[in-house]
Amino acid sequence: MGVFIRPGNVFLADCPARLAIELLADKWSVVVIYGLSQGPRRHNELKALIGGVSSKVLAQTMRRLQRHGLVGRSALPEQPSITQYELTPLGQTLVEPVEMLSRWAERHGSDVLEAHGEQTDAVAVTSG
Amino acid sequence: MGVFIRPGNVFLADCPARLAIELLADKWSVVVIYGLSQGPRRHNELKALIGGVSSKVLAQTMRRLQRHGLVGRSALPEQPSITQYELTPLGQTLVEPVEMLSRWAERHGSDVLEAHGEQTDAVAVTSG
DNA sequence: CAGTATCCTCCTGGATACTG
DNA sequence: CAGTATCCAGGAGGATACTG
Repeated sequence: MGVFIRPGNVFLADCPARLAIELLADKWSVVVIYGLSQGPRRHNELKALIGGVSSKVLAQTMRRLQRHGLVGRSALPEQPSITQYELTPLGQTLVEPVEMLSRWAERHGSDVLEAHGEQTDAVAVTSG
Repeated sequence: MGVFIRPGNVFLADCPARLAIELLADKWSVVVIYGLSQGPRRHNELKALIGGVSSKVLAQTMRRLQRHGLVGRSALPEQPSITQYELTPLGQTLVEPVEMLSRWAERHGSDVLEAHGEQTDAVAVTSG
């Protein structure tokens, strides 16, 4: 039996679906979720895995994802401290879409780069 | 036979795959591509379809996607003018990932909203 | 190790008005 | 119809230094 509940769609402003898309529309969220798809990771593991991200921005990103229920965070009150991030069940539902996106990027990234600046309009000429 | 060419991966800074992800990391790109997945659309058709987008920002988004080879643009020199946008073959390769993301958002968007602000760390207590 | 604090810059994106 | 011009605010995100 298929589920046909549609709590809005991405074309409607301010509906949950649209807000969910906007949650992922930043530089790091997709990559972070992809990085967590294999299992829990610590802060510095993620930082080492994800090239170019700073400690500050990574922590920011993690907190946003945590606030929206995609990522869980557990901290051991050790010294030095140990933190673990992992996908929540809700976050797990994103693994498949995010993996598809990432695989697309790895296959077609170079095409996108090469296309840069080469585009021209197809101007149709009026006949007669 | 599978293709195993990997022009970088999304974890590497400044590699094409990462840049491709960043190309989509804005408020409108995913929704626009989803909106074009059924076929060509005119400027005002897209504007009507996509709630909340302004003419300016839509045009901006279309130009960026065009520059990177995901969207083609054809203009008839009519008065009033007629413009058509459609996915390029490269853009078509994004339809499946983008549809997955959108369907995820429509299914789980409300969960993401409800989760907002309810998150707490799972603080493990040291035993002994 | 896992962050914060601070500062700063760029860019996205919204509002409004105008054009061929 | 399909934009552009202009102005503007906010926030993402980078650099650096510091902390428990």
